Amino acid sequence: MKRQSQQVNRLAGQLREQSRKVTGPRRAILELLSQQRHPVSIRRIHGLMSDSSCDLATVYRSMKMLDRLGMVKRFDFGDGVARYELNRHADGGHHHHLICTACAKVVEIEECFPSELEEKIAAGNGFTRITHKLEFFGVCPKCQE
Amino acid sequence: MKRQSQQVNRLAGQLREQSRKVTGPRRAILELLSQQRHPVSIRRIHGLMSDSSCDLATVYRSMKMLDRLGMVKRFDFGDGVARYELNRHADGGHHHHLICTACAKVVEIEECFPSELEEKIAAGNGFTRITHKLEFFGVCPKCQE
DNA sequence: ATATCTGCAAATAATTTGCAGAATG
DNA sequence: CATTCTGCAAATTATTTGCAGATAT
Repeated sequence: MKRQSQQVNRLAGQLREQSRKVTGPRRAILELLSQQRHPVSIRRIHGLMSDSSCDLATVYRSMKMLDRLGMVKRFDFGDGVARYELNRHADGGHHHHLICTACAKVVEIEECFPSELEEKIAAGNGFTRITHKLEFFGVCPKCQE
Repeated sequence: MKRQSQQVNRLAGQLREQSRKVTGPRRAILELLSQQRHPVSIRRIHGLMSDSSCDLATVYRSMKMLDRLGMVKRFDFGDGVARYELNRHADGGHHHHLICTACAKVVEIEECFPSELEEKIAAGNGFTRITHKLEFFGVCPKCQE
């Protein structure tokens, strides 16, 4: 009855490779993240964790660790609450979101900031290892009446 | 000796028009913001305020109010601290930042997300009143040794 | 006058941390 | 068995709020 997704096992392997232990709480968090379609807040992750939920501090520690290892990506939707999403593709899976300012609905956006322009910005200012954070905000169809 | 910039007086006028009162703390905050070149955190605003500094809560309240009135713009640099900047041009003055992940140096960026692409995203998802938040991160020249 | 502020202190909320005992590799 | 977790409780940090007195218009 504990059919864990293949993805979670792969992620667990990644943890071991980094000499991190695969514990109950971490398995649960990864399992849960793999079922989410959009970034989730830590409070929500903790709330969604089944009965045997772990301590909130453990979730905070786990997410920070997963972020350091590049296994999750952190997003800021501008409301002072960090949200995380599994980093599906090892490489990037880089994408952005469109958030409804009325109902907080989230839509994943594939369009991205033009890389040539980004490179131009980096070069123009002598910066290296440049990345960006980009989120869109607007009013969704349902909230437009 | 209290040569207040013309800009502050203009802003004060905007406040009165909105039936907001022009008080000492608010004057000081506006004066201070008009001298900043980059977004400043509330703690910093409070710290920079001269001797007769006001209560931290007052700064929080003022910034929230100024934001609602569109007189300042709020930025999130991803570290859980809100930063504000005077909205110079009534219309937009819309711009972004490039932040050094090592020393936190900030550079103002004029390049922006292509509006045609943004419109396409809005239309494609049925969203209206679309805007975006975009910040760049990288390593500045000095931190590259 | 009167509506709008401000200081102060206490309340929330998000996130972090120390520590001793528990679980993993 | 050694290292890496976890729970728990307490500490931090950011931000908000109630209230009574102060101030701008």
